[in-house]
Amino acid sequence: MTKGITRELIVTAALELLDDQGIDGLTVRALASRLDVRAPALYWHVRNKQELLDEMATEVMRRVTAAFAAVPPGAGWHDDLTAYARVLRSEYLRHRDGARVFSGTRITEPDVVRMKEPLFERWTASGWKPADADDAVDVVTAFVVGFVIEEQERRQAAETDPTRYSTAQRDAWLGEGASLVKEAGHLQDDGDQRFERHLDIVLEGLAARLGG
Amino acid sequence: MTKGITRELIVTAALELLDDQGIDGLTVRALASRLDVRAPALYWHVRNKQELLDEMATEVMRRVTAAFAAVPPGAGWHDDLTAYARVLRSEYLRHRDGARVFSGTRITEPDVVRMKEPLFERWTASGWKPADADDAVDVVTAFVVGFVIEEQERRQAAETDPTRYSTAQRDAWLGEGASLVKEAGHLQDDGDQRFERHLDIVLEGLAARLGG
DNA sequence: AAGCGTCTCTGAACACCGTTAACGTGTCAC
DNA sequence: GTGACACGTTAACGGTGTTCAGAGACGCTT
Repeated sequence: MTKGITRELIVTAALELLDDQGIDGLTVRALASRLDVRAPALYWHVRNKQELLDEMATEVMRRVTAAFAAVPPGAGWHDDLTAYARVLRSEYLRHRDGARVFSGTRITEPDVVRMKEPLFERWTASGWKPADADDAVDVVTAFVVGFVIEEQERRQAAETDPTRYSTAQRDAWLGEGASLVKEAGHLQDDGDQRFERHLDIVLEGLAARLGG
Repeated sequence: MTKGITRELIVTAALELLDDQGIDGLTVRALASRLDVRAPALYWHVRNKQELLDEMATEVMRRVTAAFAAVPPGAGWHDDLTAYARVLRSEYLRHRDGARVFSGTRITEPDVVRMKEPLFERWTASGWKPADADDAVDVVTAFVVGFVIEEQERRQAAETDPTRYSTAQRDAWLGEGASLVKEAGHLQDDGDQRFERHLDIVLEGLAARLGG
C-alpha cells in the first residue's frame, strides 16, 4: 500500500464526495480529509478548485465515451444516437446535480472529442454531411442536458419537500382555473419512460430533417 | 424618494450585479453595498442567499411569461412554441450564465406555471391531448436550456481564452486523424442561425409525433 | 407631550471557505 | 555525505454566508 495522493485519486474521491454531500459539501478541506491529508496538499496536484471541477467533468465524459464504446454499434444513426443519449443521461444521473455541474464545462482531453469520429464516419457513409452529423449530436446533447437538469431538480425537490410534488398540493398551489395544466400534471410520469418518449420526439425530428 | 429596501429592489439589483460581476461576484456584501446598505440588512427581507437565487429565477421566468404574453398568438402550436423558445433563450442570454443559474430552479409563483393554460386550451382545441401539450412544452424547454448552456459556456470561454476556439488551435489540440470532426468544427456556426436550425429539428419531431 | 411597539437597519462576531507562504521531511543521484 | 527535488505539513490571510444584540426611526395610544 504505497502512501501518497495522485491526481486521479483526488478526482475520484471528489466525485464520491459530491455524491455523498452535494455540491456545497464539496470543499477542499472535506476532500482532503477524505484522502487523509491536509487541504494544502491538494494544491500540489491541482492548480485550484476550478481545475479540479474541470477534471471531474472530463472524467465523467471519459466514462461516457467508455460506456458508449462498450455498446455494440447500431444499425444506423438512430440506434447510435439513442445509445449515446441513454449513456449520457445515465452518467449524469450517477452524480448529484450531475447535469448542472458537468454540462458545458471545459473538456481537457482530446480523446473525448475524437470519440465522435467513428460515428461521423458511419453516418457520412450513409449519406449525412459532416455538418448534419454535428447538428445531430449537438441537438441530442442539448436535449439530454436540459432533460436531466429538470429531472434531477425535480428529484431533489421531492426529497427535501415531499409535499411539493403531490398532485393535491400542487393543484391547491395553482389556485382556481388552469384545469388543463392540472390535468397534464396529473398524467405526468417520471423517469425512463418519459425520457424515451421525449428522446423519440427529438430523433423523429432528425429523421424528418436530415433523412433516415 | 423614500429610502428603504424592498424584496423587489434586492432582486433586480442582484440581477444587475450578476450581469456586471458574474456569479462569483454576486456576494451578499457586494449586493448590499450596491443598495447602499450593510449586509445583514438583506436578511430582514430574505431568509438566505438560496431564497434570493430562487427569487431571481422566478423573476426571470416572470419576464419570460411577460415577454411571451406580449407576442401576438400564433396560427398554431408551431408558431406558439417557436415564440416561446425564442423568448426563453433571449431571456436566459440576457444574464451571465443565465441558463445554468436559472434553469431547473424552484418557481415560487403559480402565475408562471398558469401561463401555460391558454396555450393548452388552443392546442387541445386543435386536437392535442393535455399530455401531448405538456410533453411538447417540456421537450422544447429542455432543448433550449441545453442549447443555451452550451452557447453561454462557449461564449464565455471565447472571452477568457480566445485561442481556444480558433479552428487552427482546435485542430492542433485534436491531433492526428479525426478529420470529420475537424471538418464539422470548421463549419460550425454560432448564434441565432444555429438556434433556429436546431429548434426546427425539434419542432419537426413534434409535428411527426403528435401531428400538426 | 410622553411613552410604547414595531419595523428596519447596523456593528460585531462566528465558522467556514479557497488559497498562499514558509517550513519539514523522505528519497534518490552523484 | 550532500545537494536536489517531490510531497506533505502548519500557520495564516482575506473573503464568505449568517446570526444576534441593540440602535434609531416611526406611528399609536395615553
